[in-house]
Amino acid sequence: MIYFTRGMISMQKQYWLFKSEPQTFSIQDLMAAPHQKTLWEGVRNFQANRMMLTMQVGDLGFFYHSSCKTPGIVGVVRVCRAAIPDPSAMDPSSPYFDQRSSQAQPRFWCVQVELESIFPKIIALSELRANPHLQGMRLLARGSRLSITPVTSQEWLMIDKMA
DNA sequence: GCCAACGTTGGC
DNA sequence: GCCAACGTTGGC
Repeated sequence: MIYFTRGMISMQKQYWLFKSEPQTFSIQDLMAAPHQKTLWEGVRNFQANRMMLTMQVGDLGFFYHSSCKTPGIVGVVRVCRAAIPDPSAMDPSSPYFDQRSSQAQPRFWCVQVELESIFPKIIALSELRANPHLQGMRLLARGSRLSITPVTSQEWLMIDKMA
């Protein structure tokens, strides 16, 4: 799928998966947030964090609930603001505070996302694992712990059909 | 630049 | 709560 930004540059839309522990921030919390938007703060793994730098406004992501009774995908978010320095890294009162971050030299970034949809029922991790078309999915890779992973367009369409 | 120790993630 | 897997730190 091709789309246009700023009237000039055409780019491929990218797809992502955002993990969150529902006890910390659930998709219901996002629904209740002002304008149903949130900064995706607190990602402190460099590999995962760097992915936010490559995100573009309009990119779509699955919202994944982790570390809970039934881990799985619960809905879709849309990137509505490109990466900015993660304010929580510069906030001493935040649990995500990072001593080595500064405005001049940010180490961590965050995009803003808005709620796109909540699935009528969760697509459980076990269902994803059981789907032969998703065997190569980054989320399912052995030992995968990244809180943000890329999703291919084929995987996106397949999972969207499962919803 | 290696690598052991340590901390964290996250499914089960 | 266990534990495998992985990332980060810091001594050398």
